[in-house]
Amino acid sequence: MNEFYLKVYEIVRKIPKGRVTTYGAIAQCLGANRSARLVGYAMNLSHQFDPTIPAHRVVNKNGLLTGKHHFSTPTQMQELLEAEGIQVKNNQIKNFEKLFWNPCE
DNA sequence: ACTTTGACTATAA
DNA sequence: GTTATAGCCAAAG
Repeated sequence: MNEFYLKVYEIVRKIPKGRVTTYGAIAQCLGANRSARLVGYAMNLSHQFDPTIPAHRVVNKNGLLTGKHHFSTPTQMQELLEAEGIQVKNNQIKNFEKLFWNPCE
């Protein structure tokens, strides 16, 4: 287990309800600005040992739910977001810039 | 050990 | 707005 993954999980768990962040923001917070893919990959690995991570609050830079196919059902991610008050349209989070949460704060 | 793939991002056309 | 390309790093085949 690398420190990188642990930090990723720690940050994701810190994401407030009703807020979202991006892979790139997390990577940048960890000092690995060019390793956004690793964040997504860490999420993919996360479910096999720590499923409690709210991965639905992590989206790509455009606010798109790129990882929805990795959930139990392709619609679960959107449903979880909507359950927290986040509006999703066409796989994209509405008002994404305002809902965005900076993990470094 | 080598190749492919991927929950990404930035840039260019 | 889209598509293409390249850079990035780690896991899986």
